[in-house]
Amino acid sequence: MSNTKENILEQSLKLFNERGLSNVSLRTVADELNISVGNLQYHFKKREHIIEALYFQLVKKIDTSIVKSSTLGGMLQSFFNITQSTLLSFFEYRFFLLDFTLIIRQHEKIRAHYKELIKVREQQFFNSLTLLIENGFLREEILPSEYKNLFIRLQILSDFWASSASIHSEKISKNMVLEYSQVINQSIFPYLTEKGRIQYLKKIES
Amino acid sequence: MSNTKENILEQSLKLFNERGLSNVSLRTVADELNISVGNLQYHFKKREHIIEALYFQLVKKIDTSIVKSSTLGGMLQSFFNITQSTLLSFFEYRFFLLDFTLIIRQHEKIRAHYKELIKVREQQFFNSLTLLIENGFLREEILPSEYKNLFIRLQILSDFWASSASIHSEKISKNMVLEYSQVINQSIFPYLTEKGRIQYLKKIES
DNA sequence: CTTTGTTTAGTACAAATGTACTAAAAACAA
DNA sequence: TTGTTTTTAGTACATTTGTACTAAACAAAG
Repeated sequence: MSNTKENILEQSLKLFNERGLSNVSLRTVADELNISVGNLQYHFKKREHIIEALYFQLVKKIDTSIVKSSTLGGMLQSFFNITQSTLLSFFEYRFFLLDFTLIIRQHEKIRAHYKELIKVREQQFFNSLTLLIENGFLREEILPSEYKNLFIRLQILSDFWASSASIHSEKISKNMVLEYSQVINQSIFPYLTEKGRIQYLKKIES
Repeated sequence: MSNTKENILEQSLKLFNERGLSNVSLRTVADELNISVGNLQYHFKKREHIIEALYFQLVKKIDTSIVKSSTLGGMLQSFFNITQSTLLSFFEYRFFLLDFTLIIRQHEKIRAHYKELIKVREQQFFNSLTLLIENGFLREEILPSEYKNLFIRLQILSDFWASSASIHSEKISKNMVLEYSQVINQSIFPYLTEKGRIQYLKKIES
């Protein structure tokens, strides 16, 4: 990949994060890089292409960070690690979160990919859950669809915590990411067995 | 309020909900109503004013519906009624939910009002919670900030369930609103005592 | 050196949008 | 009726934005 192309992506990401997607035009990016719009357009014929390229960067990043964090610590720990590292990745590309619905609406490619992604995540989630139940960390379902609903909630929380945070404060700091992953992860706590709770208190809340 | 003014608000709401805020210009609204843009501008000098007017309609609607639904049924029931009726009100003004962050970012007035609103809600939430605990429906906190975090999650879920839903399916139906209020309300379930659970199973999940 | 392909700058254009402004029409009051 | 205010239509404008197009500069290969 040429240097200019990399620079464009890097600068776009920075500006998108800082000012929001709709406040950054191609001219803004070009100006900031001291290159012409024509040049920028040579590398990305359409504005969409920049956004899509960034999306797939993000996906890649999340994938590798999940693999890493799921091997560290115990069964319960790795479950929480995944949430946290996902949130951290999203944080680096936070403009996606802040204009999530807009992007999904306008970018066919991203929408299609994201839908598939959720399916995979759901599968992974239920695999982990089954494992946790089998090992006595998590209680069985009491209500029908109880864990399915939990997954839906976790999904919403992962996708929109940043939007919510941005309402309360102008900028999102890295520290807030950690706070929110705590908040989200705590969704699991009341479903834990005694054994699970002990584990939780020992490792997570510290 | 003049008839034209009402019509503008009504038609704007309809179009915003159907096509999304950014796909509806003043001309769109005027055309659809068979009036001139000049006329529309006589009633609303700025585009913002339409959106703000709709926002305060919504707030009013939520307020009255909360009062109504909180008197029906028992203590636990009324708690869930509030969630459901809030979601239903939001559903009628769903364009807000779909472009929530954008609107909050751009509309100083709305942002300020919304921040205050959240504070009031939090107060109400904790009042209800205390009541539920005192009456033995809800267990005490085990973790520090456990219920504060629960509130944060509920807040995010209420504000962004529609955004999430819109990713999965093009249109949001009224039936989906009821499904999602179920999903959201179920957040409370694992915190209930035995007494609370019995009550929950008797009345809510049916 | 010449040729060929890549990269860059510059210009121009079409479309959309919010909004300001003017004047006509309608409604209303005296 | 006459005068005044409210309501409506029409036009025009400034701005922004994505993008198409052309040609120059540059790099690399033969």
